Amino acid sequence: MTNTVSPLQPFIDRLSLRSSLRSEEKRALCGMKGHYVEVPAHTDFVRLGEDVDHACMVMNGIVARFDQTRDGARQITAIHIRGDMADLPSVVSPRAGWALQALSPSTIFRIPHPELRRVAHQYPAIAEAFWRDCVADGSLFSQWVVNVGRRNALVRFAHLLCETAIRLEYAGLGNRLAFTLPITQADMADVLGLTAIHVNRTIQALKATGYVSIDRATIVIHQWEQLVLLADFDPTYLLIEDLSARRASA
Amino acid sequence: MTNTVSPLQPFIDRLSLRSSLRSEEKRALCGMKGHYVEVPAHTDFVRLGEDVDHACMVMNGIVARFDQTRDGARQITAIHIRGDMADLPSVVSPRAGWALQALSPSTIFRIPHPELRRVAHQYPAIAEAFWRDCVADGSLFSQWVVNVGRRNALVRFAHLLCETAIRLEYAGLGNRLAFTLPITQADMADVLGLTAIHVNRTIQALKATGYVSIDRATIVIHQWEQLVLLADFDPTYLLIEDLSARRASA
DNA sequence: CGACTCATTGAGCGAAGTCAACGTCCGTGG
DNA sequence: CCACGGACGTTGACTTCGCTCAATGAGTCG
Repeated sequence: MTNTVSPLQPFIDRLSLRSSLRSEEKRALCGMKGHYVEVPAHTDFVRLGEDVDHACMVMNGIVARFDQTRDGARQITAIHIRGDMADLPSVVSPRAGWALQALSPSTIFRIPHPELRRVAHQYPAIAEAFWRDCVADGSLFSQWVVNVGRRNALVRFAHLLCETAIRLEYAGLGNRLAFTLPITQADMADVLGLTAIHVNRTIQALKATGYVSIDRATIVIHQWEQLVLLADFDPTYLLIEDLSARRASA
Repeated sequence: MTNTVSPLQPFIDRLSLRSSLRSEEKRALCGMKGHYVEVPAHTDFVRLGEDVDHACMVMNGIVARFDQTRDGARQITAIHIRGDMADLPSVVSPRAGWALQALSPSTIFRIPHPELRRVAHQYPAIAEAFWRDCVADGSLFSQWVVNVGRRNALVRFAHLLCETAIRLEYAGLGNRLAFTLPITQADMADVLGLTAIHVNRTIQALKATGYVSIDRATIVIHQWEQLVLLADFDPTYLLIEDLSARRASA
């Protein structure tokens, strides 16, 4: 084993946004064994109702957690990016109440539950960090209920952009003002609870404000403050220490 | 102190739906100190952005977790009933990203975080049960995103009824076929992401199916199977062991 | 009896959906 | 090298679900 960066490093960085871990604990996390899986775009790799015995860390690519109605309509309930342990909740609830699909070609690092349980049992601070990350998941869901329930298409899309910008920045994938989001408009529709056609029109409307340029997967935000205002975006719900601190001192 | 039932009993029963606790652990939970607070209907008792140092168990009444948009629209993201620790997540994330309001006159049992942390640290099984309950919270949110994003008013309302019926039954508050839900149509609108007027019309439409009778707060379900079908309701997401087991053996 | 909250109804409107077609890009294979 | 096909994006015409505004019941409490 070389002393280069562990595959788990992005995950540890993610946890560290919300929890303080000592280096001993980080080493324990790094010590977890797992293996890589390559997933092509638009391929499910966890199916609804399955009993899973491992958790999936997103190494690269964009992954969606989704659910479906009986008539086939799909709703994406979470977007996962580098460093996210997409189904960390499965450690305490192994029956998948969700499905996972790669929205862009993705690399997954799969970690058996026993490995995760082992480090959690050995280090209470790790167990708490896992717990806290699941709480953060819930916080994002909850905010998404507000978006879908009470904000119109334009504001909802703007909110998605703000959230994604911040999360990508914290994941070390570009700047909040310029990033790539390689997903189709149909996928965005399933995130936003809209149709693909309306997403298309909403994107045009947002571009018309001049706050943002969107060309294929490339997104450039020209007026961040304005976009935040339009989106009614308050990053507190992301439960990132930095952001809370900034807000508290404001 | 008498040897009668502890105020915490409903909470322990709730945890026991999803986690196995030994009697020693249950005793430890019972030993947590807290105090009662009476909250009148339509009164906030936790405000958005507040730093809380205690968690609120619902003893009686109906409690809503909600969030608001800048223009004042309210979205209820969770309904809490007897036995729910409405803000258990606050134990690991004390800055409230939500507000809590009693929808009907309610009795809250407030437990200081240090008490909860003490038992969680002392008994890893309790920490895991707390974690699992937060995961269940997330699972309900996630399902609610699907409802609001992809189901129309009638189906969405039917889904709410099914979920509520099951949860009230498991909380020991009546039968899934006959229960009371003392909340106004305006509150339901904020749950469903609709207007109160449309809720009213949706209730009439649902009554017209004959599956359900609704009179003020009194709800009687005449055709459960039909309602479940209409609602596209699969209780797996509630993460109640019983229900999962039943489904698995089906 | 008012005053208040909550439920109900009607008429008109608008945001988002549906259906259908066409454009554009890109990989593949004849 | 170009023809074809498939995936994705764009546009227009029309429909519909749910919202807005406004008014009217119905129940309750001081």
